[in-house]
Amino acid sequence: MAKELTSREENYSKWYNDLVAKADLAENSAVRGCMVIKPYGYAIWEKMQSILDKMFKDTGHVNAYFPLFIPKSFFSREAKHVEGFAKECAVVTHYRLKNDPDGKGIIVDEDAKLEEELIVRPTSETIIWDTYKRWIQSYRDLPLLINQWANVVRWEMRTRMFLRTAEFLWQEGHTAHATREEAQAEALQMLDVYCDFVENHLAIPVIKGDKTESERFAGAENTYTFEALMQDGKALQTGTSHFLGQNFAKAFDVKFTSKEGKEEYVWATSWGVTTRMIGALIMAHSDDNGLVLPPKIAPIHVVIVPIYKQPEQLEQISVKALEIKKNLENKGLTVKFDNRDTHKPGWKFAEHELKGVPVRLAIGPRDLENGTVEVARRDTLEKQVMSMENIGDLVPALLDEIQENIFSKAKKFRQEHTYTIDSWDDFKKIMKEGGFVMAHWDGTTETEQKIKEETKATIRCIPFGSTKEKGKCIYSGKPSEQRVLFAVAY
RNA sequence: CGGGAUGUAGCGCAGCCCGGUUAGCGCGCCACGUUCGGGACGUGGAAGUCGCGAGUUCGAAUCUCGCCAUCCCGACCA
Repeated sequence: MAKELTSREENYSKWYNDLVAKADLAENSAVRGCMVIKPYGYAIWEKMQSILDKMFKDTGHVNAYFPLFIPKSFFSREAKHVEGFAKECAVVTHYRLKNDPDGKGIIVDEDAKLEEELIVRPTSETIIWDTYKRWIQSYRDLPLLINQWANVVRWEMRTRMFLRTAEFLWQEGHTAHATREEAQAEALQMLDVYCDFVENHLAIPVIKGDKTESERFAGAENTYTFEALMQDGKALQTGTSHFLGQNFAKAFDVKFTSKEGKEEYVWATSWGVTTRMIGALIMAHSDDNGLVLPPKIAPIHVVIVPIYKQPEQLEQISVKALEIKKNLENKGLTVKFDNRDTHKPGWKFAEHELKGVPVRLAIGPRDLENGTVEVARRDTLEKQVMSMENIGDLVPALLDEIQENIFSKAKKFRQEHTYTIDSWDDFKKIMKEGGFVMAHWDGTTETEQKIKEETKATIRCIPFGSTKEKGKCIYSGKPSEQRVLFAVAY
């Protein structure tokens, strides 16, 4: 059957690709490395956007929009920033096409060369800080708390749907503050906002921490990250928040006059999450039957499938189904009554399972007689017959339970695949199998690099709040103050 | 960007090595009928610039060269 998925065990990577295609989330486009996000996939992104957007606004941020194009000269202002992004920038050099005089087709008009080439934004720090320079003069203009929802382009060599594409959608927050402490607090606050969202809505447990120097954002003084473990044992960096210090303020000469009348550079943060979270969502929860979506992010909470032979039966069932639909909708749920007569019930069951709809209600003639509904939950695939009477209360409670169950399942998986390791042989062995490893590290980039070369594992983060514990570096044997989180990452 | 593989109907593939009539198969699609509580069945039908461009040849899906795309493995990354 065309709709069947490759199993995770057989080929995890193929399972992922199949799932993205068959759950109708996205497909490859005519442009290398760029994907078409299909309506169902985009609906998930819209859910993410609306929840996060509210969280941003609740913490005092406002939305704005900055240009897609960045003058090339802006880019070189912050040395580390250019260095980090230069290798993956798309560049606009001309602004006009013309008919090819030698024949058919169209060519770039060489007369229409841009005086200054434009970079398609890989991130917006430079154009934003060039703008902030004009917006900020006094401590009264601070803090400046702005977010933008946008697309960015990073010319990646190898791409994978949602996880790494040449163009992706994201939000990027860019804030300016009067003091180091305030900017630090902002970066940490937004990290917490993200983790709240990812754990409580996406039901993915994460580990928060600092990035090591080599994994730090280009131009940041410190990068905070949160890392999730996927079902194949690989880590996925789900989002980052950066304390930028005064690097961009200095590069773009953004100063303010303090209360004391002193001129000072502004302190900055930036933070972002991307459509990659959809990839995380897929790989954290889904199974060999398809997508498993936590109710809080599912575009459709409940699907009602009628089971009937004659059109008259459908009519009778529809009355009940629409009643239930309205009832549940009044409780804030999104309900789809799948009354298409072009597909059989079994087909619909499989289809909605593939798409991860958390709860399915089936209503047939038998149910009409008994006043019941068959309720099936996507996370466990369990079915039970419930009374039609209190379905309006049972379904919301069931959705809560599903949300809870998906999270605890992911948490249990992570627990079972997190290891505290002290021997290099064990370390290598675990890295082949996959999982999180807590191990000692001597704190040097050289060791980090060597470990990566030998095992492909990287330091995902230096976890917050982990107890200081003296030990010996897993690789070099040199003294270490605390354990850090290692994993092979996406 | 390096190494490997693949590209034939919407999808999955056979045919290619050894060139030769109307290029097949499964699924899907359309019509009609029987079905409908876990991806139905029958009958009939539509659908292909054989990835693109050159070349060799009387003749190219098949041979040669170039390009493009996708997948897997490496280096890079949200």
